[in-house]
Amino acid sequence: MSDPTSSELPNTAEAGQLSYAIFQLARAHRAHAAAMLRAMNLHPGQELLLMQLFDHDGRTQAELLERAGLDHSTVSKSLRRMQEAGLLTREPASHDRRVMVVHLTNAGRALQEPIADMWRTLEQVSVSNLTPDQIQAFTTCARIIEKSVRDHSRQSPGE
Amino acid sequence: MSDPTSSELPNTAEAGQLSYAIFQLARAHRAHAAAMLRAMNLHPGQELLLMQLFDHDGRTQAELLERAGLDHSTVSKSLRRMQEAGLLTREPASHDRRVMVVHLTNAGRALQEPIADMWRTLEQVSVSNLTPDQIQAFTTCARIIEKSVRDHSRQSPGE
DNA sequence: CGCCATTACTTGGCTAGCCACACAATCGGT
DNA sequence: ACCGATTGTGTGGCTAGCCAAGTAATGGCG
Repeated sequence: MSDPTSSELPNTAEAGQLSYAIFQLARAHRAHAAAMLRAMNLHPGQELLLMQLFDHDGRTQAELLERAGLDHSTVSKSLRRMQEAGLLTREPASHDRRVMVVHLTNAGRALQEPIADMWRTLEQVSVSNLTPDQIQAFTTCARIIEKSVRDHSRQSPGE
Repeated sequence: MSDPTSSELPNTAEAGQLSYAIFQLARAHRAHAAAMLRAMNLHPGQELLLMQLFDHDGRTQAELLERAGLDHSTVSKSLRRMQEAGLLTREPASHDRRVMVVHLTNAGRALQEPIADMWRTLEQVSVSNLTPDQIQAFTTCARIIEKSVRDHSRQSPGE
């Protein structure tokens, strides 16, 4: 059966051991999260917006997209679908009618615990074969790498 | 300007520090890769299939999708677009006419070095603020986590 | 006061990626 | 030799996500 989708490093990525590992890890991680989200009738990415609303209900669309780090159009469409699914409501703000204020419905709020459970499960599975020291070191490094990449992206976005 | 899309951990992900860090890191990482791929007229994901062909030209579609870890439909459509872009050719195998054998064109082969450069750049940026020990430890942990997640996904796909 | 730049959001168009279904070729058992 | 199961691929339909262009409301400047 030759275990499926195991990470065999292509020669072309020989010089990108760490980067390729991130790539493969993210794939597996996201697939696992997607499976759990499906069980609660959510699509990957929607949980990020909901989590921002759990933290502070009644945010504007602009606040949501900045905090989630997504494009306006992505957020606009995603919110519309979640509204149609009955998870939230969108209303123009009274003081500025361009702004759309987003509120959770009861159905939306009901997903807070399931989503928190998903993260707990994901975390538990992820760290299951690591020592506490490794967990700490890995998380720290992940944030350092993220910052490095982000900073570099800002300097030379084209390449 | 309150640095954009910096990883502020939502309360709902409080119990998923490491998982959320992977999530954010993958986003930044992928965005940076996507920008570089755009510069060579590629879409994210296409480089994975091309790299498999760089390693061994003339693979079948089934080999490509297993090695890249993608759905058959994704590969089918992606290959069609790359064929239309003149990067590769697809022909039915003589011994089994279900099988599609994929070959690189000169235009496709010409992308090998640019893609290798992309990985080198990505790696260089990623590790720029890490010590060699950290790089090694991080890569090792990433693979361990990937394996843990994959193994667990196989046992309980629904949750 | 009026016009223009800015801001907030929407829409259209594209690809990635998944699932589900459909189809054709091959293989296997009887 | 035939019929069913398997395998390899294609298609349709959905959402995520991006970019680019368009619309509407606000704010600022002359």
